[in-house]
Amino acid sequence: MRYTKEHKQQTRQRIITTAGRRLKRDGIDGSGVATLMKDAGLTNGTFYAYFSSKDDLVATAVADQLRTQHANIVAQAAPGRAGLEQIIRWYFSTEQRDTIDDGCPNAALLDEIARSTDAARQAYTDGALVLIDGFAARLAPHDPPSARLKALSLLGMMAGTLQLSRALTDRQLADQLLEQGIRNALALIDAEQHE
Amino acid sequence: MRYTKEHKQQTRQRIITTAGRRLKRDGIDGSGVATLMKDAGLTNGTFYAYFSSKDDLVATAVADQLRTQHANIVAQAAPGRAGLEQIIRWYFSTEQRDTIDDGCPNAALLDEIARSTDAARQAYTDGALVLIDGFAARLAPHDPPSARLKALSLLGMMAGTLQLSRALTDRQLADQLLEQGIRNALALIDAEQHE
DNA sequence: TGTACATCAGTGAACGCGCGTTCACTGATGTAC
DNA sequence: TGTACATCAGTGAACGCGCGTTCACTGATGTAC
Repeated sequence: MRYTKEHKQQTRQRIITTAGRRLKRDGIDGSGVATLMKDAGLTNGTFYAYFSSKDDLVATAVADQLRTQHANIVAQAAPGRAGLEQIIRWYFSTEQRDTIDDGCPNAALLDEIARSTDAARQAYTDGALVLIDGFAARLAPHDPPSARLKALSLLGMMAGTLQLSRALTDRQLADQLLEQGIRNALALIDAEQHE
Repeated sequence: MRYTKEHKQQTRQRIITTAGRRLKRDGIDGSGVATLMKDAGLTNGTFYAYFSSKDDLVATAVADQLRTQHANIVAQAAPGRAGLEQIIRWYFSTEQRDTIDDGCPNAALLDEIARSTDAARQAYTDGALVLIDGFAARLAPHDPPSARLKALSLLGMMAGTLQLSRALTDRQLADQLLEQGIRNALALIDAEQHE
């Protein structure tokens, strides 16, 4: 059962998954190839049998993180407004804020992605669009495309608020900000569209 | 006029200012000490005559960036709602988005600050609180403290939306997001408080 | 006023270390006969 | 079925380079007499 296609595929997926966690925890520039491979139980030498460069892994891991978030959080949520509220309450929970490596890749990596190569930004864009389609389908079940922009702005607002809550040293204020985030997000999804 | 207190103070300030720009452009982990000093027209060797460590400069530069943003943008804005609208329209302009080294330090550095040392996070927290006091004074002129949380959430929302607009590879969508950001921010400041 | 000396901002080379990447090699597994 | 060979996932040392930090030194400026 060694060196079959499935085995190599599994190893590749393991690298991508553990890299996603490490990148969120230590940042892109803060995570070295040797560490990323060690996290997957391998040595640095075999890295290039799986990816053509660190950039390649970063782009792949970002795409994987967003796909996973869509599958585990967004697609699992109830349809309609109820599902959005579920997502928002999970997002602004102290648990999500305090477990960065299990948490939202947008909040963990967004400013570094903005500085990244085109490949990483493209992978991010594609993944984010899938996420917000899930939002839009719940914002406007009968006409999802009409709610895409609002969904996109909701994602930006959620990520920035979470980052800010993580950056503040005043824990109490950081917690209150999460509660305010819930209020603002709910107000946004309940607001009339008038573009 | 050389080696006076004023001269050394000026040089220190020059390092802090150019470092602020470089950190926003290349990130904290992406900016080396030699580069930061070269930006100020000096060599790496004299760095430790000004700062005790790179962390020390980072914390100092973050504080300086926020102080400058407060002085140049927030304090300059008109009082009341009109000033807030000015700030919001500047913030979501394509110019601000596209000139990262002259732009908002929150958007450029927030997720890296969340991963930083306590000193940097504390410097950031102090600076952010000054900024949001400027917001709160315009949100609720007769009772600014009552609007602090709303002001803080506005900052998070603005920073996250700007980061997202910078990360997307679809320029048209990124531009539309800025417009949506203006609408959302104005809706937030005009909303009734009910906490 | 002129000269000798003290001060200190700034230089540039070096420290050990980890970076991304390359490559000769190992050894367990699968295949051929 | 047993043996010889091919495959290839994975190792680990090495490449040149830039990192944060240290330090002996330079040389222009300011001070003392």
